[in-house]
Amino acid sequence: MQKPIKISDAEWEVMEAVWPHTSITAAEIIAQLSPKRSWSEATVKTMLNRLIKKGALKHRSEGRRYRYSAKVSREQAVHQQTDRFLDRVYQGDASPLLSFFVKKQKLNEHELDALRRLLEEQDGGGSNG
Amino acid sequence: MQKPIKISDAEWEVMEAVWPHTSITAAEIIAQLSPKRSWSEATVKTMLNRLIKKGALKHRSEGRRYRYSAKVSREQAVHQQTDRFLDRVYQGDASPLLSFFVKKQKLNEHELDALRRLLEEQDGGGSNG
DNA sequence: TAGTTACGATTACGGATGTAGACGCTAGGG
DNA sequence: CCCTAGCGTCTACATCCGTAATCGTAACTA
Repeated sequence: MQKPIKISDAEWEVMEAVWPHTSITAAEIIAQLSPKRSWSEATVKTMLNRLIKKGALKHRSEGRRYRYSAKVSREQAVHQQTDRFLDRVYQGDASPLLSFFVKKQKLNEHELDALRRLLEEQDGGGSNG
Repeated sequence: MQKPIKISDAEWEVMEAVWPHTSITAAEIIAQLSPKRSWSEATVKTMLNRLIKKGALKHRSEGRRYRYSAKVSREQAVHQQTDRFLDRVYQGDASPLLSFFVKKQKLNEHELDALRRLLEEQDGGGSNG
């Protein structure tokens, strides 16, 4: 796996607008973002360019405009961000984070249940370390 | 709770050197960090100043030097960072993150066990939403 | 007491980020 | 055929971030 792409906060929001679509134009992205963020069109375009440069997006010409599409999947990006976060805050050790969530009641009954199920599946499954 | 302090990656490492101590001098911090990071003394001092300015650290004069101490606890800081991260990447929903960890075998047997125990304690505990 | 040293403060500087205006071109409307 | 709306590009600019050299000064030392 090559070097992870660093997607900034604002850029991430743009990515979130792109990911649900196979491909999308700048105008559509701008429209999609406008309810949430009062960014000028230029701002969004700047971020699109930066994301292209970073390799997070690619684009294909369609007439005189572009259709943008994600080059890294949301899965991949989330993975990278999560790793980065873990290293940074938890020294790569996830368990304190989990404890934190559970203790702080960040999870409702349903989520706790899902987690228990996952843990059962893991039972005797893969080990690592 | 007031506006969360944004602690950068490098700054976080400095905080990690401070947190274990009630108070600590710049020289001691530098010494503590030197094995991990080959930062110049000036670099560390810059970050100390920035952390002061951000309100993450405070200092008290001791002769002609300072003793630094954390103004926000590690707990608080981790909490803030975690919330920020969750909002950003997981729209505030912790459960996909947990699933992610468990699925990706981010946890070793010991950690899984700790987590199971935590979940048992929570059993029938609080619900939230 | 004069030099050296240990400290904090100031200044620097390139790259990243958030935010956006201005510029140039082209396809479409009249 | 000309004007304009729409689109991508370039430029801008204040901050933040990572990294560090320098400066001024007080304290310790020979």
